[in-house]
Amino acid sequence: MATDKDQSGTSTDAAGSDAGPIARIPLHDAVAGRLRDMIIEGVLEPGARIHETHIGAQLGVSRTPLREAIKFLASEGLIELIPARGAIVRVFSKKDVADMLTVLRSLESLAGKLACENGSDRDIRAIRKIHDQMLVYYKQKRRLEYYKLNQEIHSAIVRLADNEHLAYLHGILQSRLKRIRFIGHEGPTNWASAVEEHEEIIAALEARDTVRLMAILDRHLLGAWERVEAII
Amino acid sequence: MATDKDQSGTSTDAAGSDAGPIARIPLHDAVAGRLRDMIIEGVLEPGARIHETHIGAQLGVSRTPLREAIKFLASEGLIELIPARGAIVRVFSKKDVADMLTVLRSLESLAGKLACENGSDRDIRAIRKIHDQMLVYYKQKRRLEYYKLNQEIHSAIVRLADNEHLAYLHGILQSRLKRIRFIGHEGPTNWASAVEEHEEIIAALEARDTVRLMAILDRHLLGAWERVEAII
DNA sequence: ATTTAAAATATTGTATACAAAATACTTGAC
DNA sequence: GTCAAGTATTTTGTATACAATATTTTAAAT
Repeated sequence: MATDKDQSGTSTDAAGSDAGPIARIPLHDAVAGRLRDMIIEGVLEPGARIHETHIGAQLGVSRTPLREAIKFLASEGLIELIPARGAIVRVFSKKDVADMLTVLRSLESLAGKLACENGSDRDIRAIRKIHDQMLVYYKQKRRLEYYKLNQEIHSAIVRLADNEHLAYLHGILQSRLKRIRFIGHEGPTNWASAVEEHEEIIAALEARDTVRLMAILDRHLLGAWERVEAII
Repeated sequence: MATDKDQSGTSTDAAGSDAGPIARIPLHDAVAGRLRDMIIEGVLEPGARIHETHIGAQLGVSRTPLREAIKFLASEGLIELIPARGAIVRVFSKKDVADMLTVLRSLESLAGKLACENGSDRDIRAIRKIHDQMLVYYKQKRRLEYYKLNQEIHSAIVRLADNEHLAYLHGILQSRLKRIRFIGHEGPTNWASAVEEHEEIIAALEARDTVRLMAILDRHLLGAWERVEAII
């Protein structure tokens, strides 16, 4: 929920003639989004202190909304609050990453199961489409775009599960892992096998083969650990 | 992490001669704890607006730390933020509860598996002890105490899994469900079967029978749904 | 009586100001 | 030169003040 809205930051608010009411983003929300981006992109390194006045000046906001954003991200687990000593960007150990992926495997397996049960054919076709586009980026070796669609597919499967709480927890884990994955997205990753697994994932989903989908997702994320282990 | 510290609120800070440094609780932290309690106990009903000045006066704090606490709980999912219109206590539908329990089943199954693998004999004996005490409360029909130890056992198993991120996500779900369970802890719940299942859970854990433990935990939480479904 | 518009009120959003810590620095002694 | 104590500075913690938005009330017109 909070994790994926991302209505601030990088999104370039294409000022088209949307029907709905114009989005009114509270400052603390916008600031939270920017901080998230800064953490993921490594502008704020793990362990770095977040000076309220400094960062506040940099973003052009006062301390009040900045502090509110910090509390929000602290609850999300991206920032650590040290009483009377401010906030630091959370440091994730190797075990942390392994543990996160362990949980993620379980969560995505569940999501896969529910997606098979609840997903409409239309939604599944949409995922296939994202997958096809991802393949194009893969062949063109456009890593950043590939990386983004890769994540998008996983999120899409979770959305298909039609379980808001599952999506929320998944989002938190993804958010925490994003920094690591961002680092990895340019490394000498074993790209080919990941792509192959994705192909299998889509196929299993289309066939609504619950058991197979769960197995592949599980294996895929086990592979993610191997792909990511080296770079930590 | 944020969910279980609970260093504020009800905890009666027994001023003994502990070795460690004395706890210094920031106001926003204490306020967050109190708000959590108020939500769980129904003092703040689902859908109720949280008037900053009003609640602030009631708790004897200014709006600044109160707002920080609200942002924190919003990220936790207990409170919903409506731009320019304040915060309301989140309302959970029947589907919400069902969805949460679906995820919880998956999470606790995983926890059970990891607990079998990682838990020390000592830790398992400690859980057995909590269980025995819970049985005493059960026989005495002391529902509130029973209810608390019940939760404690589940949390303890999760802790045994030695996976901080699993524990965190589990905590969030528990936190969201607490209100529902709090309502239910005095209802005409099928108490007997829950106790029986708990006995099986402990037995499986002691035998380190991973498969059986996972199965029982899963069934136990399915039962929790049935026990809770009626009261919503 | 009902609806609409306008004014008054209350409430949230944001910034600033003050208080209490923690950190950094200076000075002095050994 | 190193360490310690005390002072100065910085930084966080909390409260208040001001601005912008939403809600309610009031009054007028139909």
